[in-house]
Amino acid sequence: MPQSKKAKADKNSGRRDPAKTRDAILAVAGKLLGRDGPEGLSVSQVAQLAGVNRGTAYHHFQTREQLLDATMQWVSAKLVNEVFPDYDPDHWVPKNRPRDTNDKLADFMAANPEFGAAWVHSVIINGGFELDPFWRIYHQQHEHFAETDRAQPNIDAEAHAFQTICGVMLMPYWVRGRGVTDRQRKALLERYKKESLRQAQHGMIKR
Amino acid sequence: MPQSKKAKADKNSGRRDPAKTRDAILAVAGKLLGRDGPEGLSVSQVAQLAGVNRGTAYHHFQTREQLLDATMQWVSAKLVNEVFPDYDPDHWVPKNRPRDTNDKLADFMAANPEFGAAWVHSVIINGGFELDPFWRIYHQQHEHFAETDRAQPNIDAEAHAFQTICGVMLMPYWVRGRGVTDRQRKALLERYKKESLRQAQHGMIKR
DNA sequence: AAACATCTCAACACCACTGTCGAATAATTA
DNA sequence: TAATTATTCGACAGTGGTGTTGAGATGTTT
Repeated sequence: MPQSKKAKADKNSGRRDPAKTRDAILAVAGKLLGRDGPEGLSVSQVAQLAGVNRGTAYHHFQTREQLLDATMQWVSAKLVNEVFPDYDPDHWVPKNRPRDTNDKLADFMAANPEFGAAWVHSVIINGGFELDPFWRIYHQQHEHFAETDRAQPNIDAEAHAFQTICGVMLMPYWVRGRGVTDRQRKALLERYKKESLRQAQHGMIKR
Repeated sequence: MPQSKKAKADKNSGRRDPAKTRDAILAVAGKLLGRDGPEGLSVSQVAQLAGVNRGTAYHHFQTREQLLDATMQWVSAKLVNEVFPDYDPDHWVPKNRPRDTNDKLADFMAANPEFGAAWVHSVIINGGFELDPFWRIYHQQHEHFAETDRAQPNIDAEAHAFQTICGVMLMPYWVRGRGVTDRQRKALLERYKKESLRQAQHGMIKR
């Protein structure tokens, strides 16, 4: 029976699962934001691709600008959940090393290429990235590692974290441009991860 | 007298220096492309900011789409001219090491932040970056270095070049977000270059 | 069944941009 | 001076997005 829809709406306020609708809208908006850039995001198109009435979209987000803001936050939050699932703002010490984080991040980005572009555009280019939650955690983790005795001396963790994150976020486009089959793409992803590791271990220049 | 306008129009076809007009339009288009993304580029806005009539813009580029294409090519060509001024497609062997190139590129990007974003969006995200002239040269140079005896063994030059280029292209936004005065920004730029070098020399992990 | 919230749909005025046109203007070369 | 060409200007119809409104449909909770 179609009524058996998991009594999940404990305090989910709404009746028809508005949170899910909102999420569907934001997911599409994230993709489009990555593909077309911020000025290319239209409420109409988002609603259409999300399989939702335009009115519904305006029901959840008063204006295009608000949808844009919400989308940026959503993307960042999504990244945090995926890559740092155990993050707690109060007392958190990174368990993993940066390279494990980067592997995790790389896998996620490979599966959701547009999110990387969306993040780059909204967070980095649009400005205010130093306030972005995901960046803060990512940066913090690198800073933490740099103080470890496993780390080389004199690392500029912030500059390095920035360089790394840019590469990982855009890596799927390198993969996409170089490989056509799934097999090839998977291999390229592995190449990228491997080279990141090699680079961390040995650098580029022979000594 | 205002007539003394350098008889530069040798075979410059036009009368009022159309090439200059075209260039002015493309320069503005490049900035806007970086700021707003490809879908946000409007002929009207470009013409307005370029101090040129909209009709003139349509005189040089038949359609918005063509302006977009031309802008991408223009940005890439500009990068080649700035960073590899001595490049010759037929017989070219990179004189400088990648790190010198990166310093040069970093300086240029710091002076023209939007071009980096424009390049990322048009070349990387929009696709077909493996055909882009600037990327080809940049990649080639890294590949060449990797075969040198100064280089570490087992370098994946392509993956590494991609990671590096992404970082440099977006670096100005890190600088902008972290420093307000010119002095601070200059310092941040130097930090970035320095960390890139340190990383190339020693990697991240102590051995 | 009734109350309620979510979502749908159609219509509206408004605006910005797109392409296109023809005629006018200004600069430059021959 | 005359021919040539880049540039300007105003007008046009067309398109597609915005934000708003109101009425109605749909589903869930009590």
